[in-house]
Amino acid sequence: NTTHLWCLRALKYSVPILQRARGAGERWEEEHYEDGVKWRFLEHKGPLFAPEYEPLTDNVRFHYNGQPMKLSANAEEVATFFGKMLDHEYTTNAIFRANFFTDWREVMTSAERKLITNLNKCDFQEIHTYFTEKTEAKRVQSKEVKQDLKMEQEAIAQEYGYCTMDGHRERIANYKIEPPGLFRGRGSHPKMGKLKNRIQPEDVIINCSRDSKIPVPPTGHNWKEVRFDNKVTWLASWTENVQGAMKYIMLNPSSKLKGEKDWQKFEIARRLKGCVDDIRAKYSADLKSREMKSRQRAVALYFIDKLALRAGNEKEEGETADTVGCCSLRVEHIKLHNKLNGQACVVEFDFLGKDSIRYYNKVLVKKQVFKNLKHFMQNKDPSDDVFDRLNTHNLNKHLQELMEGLTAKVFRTYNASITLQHQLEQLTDSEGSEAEKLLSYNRANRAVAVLCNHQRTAPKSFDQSMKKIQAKIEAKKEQIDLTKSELKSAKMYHKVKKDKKSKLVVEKKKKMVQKLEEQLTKLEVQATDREENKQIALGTSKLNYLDPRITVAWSVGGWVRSGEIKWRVGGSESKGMLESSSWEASTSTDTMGRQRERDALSEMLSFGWDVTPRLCGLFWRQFHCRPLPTKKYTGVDPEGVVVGGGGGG
DNA sequence: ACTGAGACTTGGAAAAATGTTA
DNA sequence: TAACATTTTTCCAAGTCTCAGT
Repeated sequence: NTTHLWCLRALKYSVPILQRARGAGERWEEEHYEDGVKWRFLEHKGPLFAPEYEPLTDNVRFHYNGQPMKLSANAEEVATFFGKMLDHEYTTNAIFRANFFTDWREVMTSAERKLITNLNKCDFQEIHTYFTEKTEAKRVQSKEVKQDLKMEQEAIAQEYGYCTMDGHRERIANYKIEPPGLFRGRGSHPKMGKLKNRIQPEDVIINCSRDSKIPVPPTGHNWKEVRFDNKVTWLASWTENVQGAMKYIMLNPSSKLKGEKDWQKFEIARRLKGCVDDIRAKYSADLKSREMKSRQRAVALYFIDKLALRAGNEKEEGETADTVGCCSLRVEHIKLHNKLNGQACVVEFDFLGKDSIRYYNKVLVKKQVFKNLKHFMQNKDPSDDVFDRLNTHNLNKHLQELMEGLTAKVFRTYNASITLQHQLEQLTDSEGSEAEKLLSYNRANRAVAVLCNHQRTAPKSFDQSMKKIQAKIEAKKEQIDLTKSELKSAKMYHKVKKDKKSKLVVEKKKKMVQKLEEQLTKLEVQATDREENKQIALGTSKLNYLDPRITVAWSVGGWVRSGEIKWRVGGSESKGMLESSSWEASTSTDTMGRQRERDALSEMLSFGWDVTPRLCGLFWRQFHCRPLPTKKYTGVDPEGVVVGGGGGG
């Protein structure tokens, strides 16, 4: 495929959508609920529970101390959780093993518990092999069987995967209750390997409206509770046993509810654009405040704004992996360099952030920030908080006073989106080829991902795939050389012959060289893109931080229509195009801006961009209308919400 | 003012789907 | 068409932030 411009995926059947989007009567305005009310009517079927455990047949044996042994159903089920994971690194981790073993022994019969006292003497190999083979058998099933299975899944999704909210049929994001298994915490999580219990209907709270068809619990069971709370958005909830956290069943991003919330988020970020200069001036002044609390807050804000750090709530010690954000930074996470590589006032950060992703950065900071930090860190132990007078609560309270709706994370959203816009302006060459433009977009996206520290582990076949594309490039070069020499001899031949036929050959070869050279640049650009993206994850920023309207504005600004990616040329070929439709310039009340955005989206759709759930969300936010179904996607509901294909794990 | 439960967004890994190649 | 590569989607953990209760 050609592009992963996230909200611009190509699809062939979208013209009706365009027409509908343009049809004035197709939009509907809806009343806005007051004061925390999220809906008026909510009806659903309740969650789908995990399939019951199927005991192993006698030929699949667990061994203890070399001896085969039949386990009780409960113990066996938990053993399979571990056995399935045998080739995962988790199963070699001491904490994982210890937690697993403790919890496993708890579900054993007393006889089993008495016998099985050492995990090292447990042999799960047959269990592992059994499940590997099962997966393989599934993989090689005939097309027909696979198709049938898919249809079955689809039927279930139709029944459980949708709800009715205020007259709209909405897709549910996670209608399946999480199956039992072993908890996989990230980083060095003290609870990794613990048993995640099977959730029963008796654990589940149902939320719906009083006048709806109340979901019926599975036969022989009851719900924990049925409530009618329209101040929350969830349909069902339960408490998970490992961390004691709540889990929720909620709507898909394509829903009105989620889409509008998402839109609001970007509106708040755009409001910040309007006052960020004042806020920066304020915290810059506060760097010299007499009050310690204000000074710490100012430095923290400086980092949150400049480095897009997360707020950093306090965490319960020993319950989770040891990670920090801005407010929870400790002395050991920061090194101060009076001078580093000829630069004065450099702060070196090294800490584990969300998901235990390492944040490492050397940053040139304002003198006053540096001075303050030195002061904050004086006479403290490495494990002491840098900002001992500060927490996310009072930080956000302060921000709330500066701008309504402002919290620490808004800075991340704002800085991410404005960075995308500025990078697009800087990097895009309107004369460039389609592939080059795509590279520009990805580079702009990459700049955001770097800012937000969105990293991934390089795909395991990365080097190989890199080599492959290099080989392709070499092959293409050779082909070009060959064609060029062919062209040369064709020219010579034509010089002698001077007839029409030989001239035609020359022209043909010329064209071929040109075509090959285009292909070569495309490959080279692709290789660059891939290399630069080795350890960068673009998904999160695309999905959560980049206002889609920026991409729309950029794409409509004048790009090339060719091949499968179709960009618009013309209208405005001048460089000013981005300014006129820029993110910061347009506001929700700006009808011209709104109209332009609408046109842009229509434009996208008329070119055949794919309608993904998120794009449906965009539609809701922007136009209060729904795209029509497309053929590519299965499971289309009566309102025409596109629900997306299968997939996932 | 403080606290923790609750609700909702954000995050990378892994699985499934899809595309490409031998 | 099988095997491999890449893209898309699911999964569920881990954050942020609010709000109710004290």
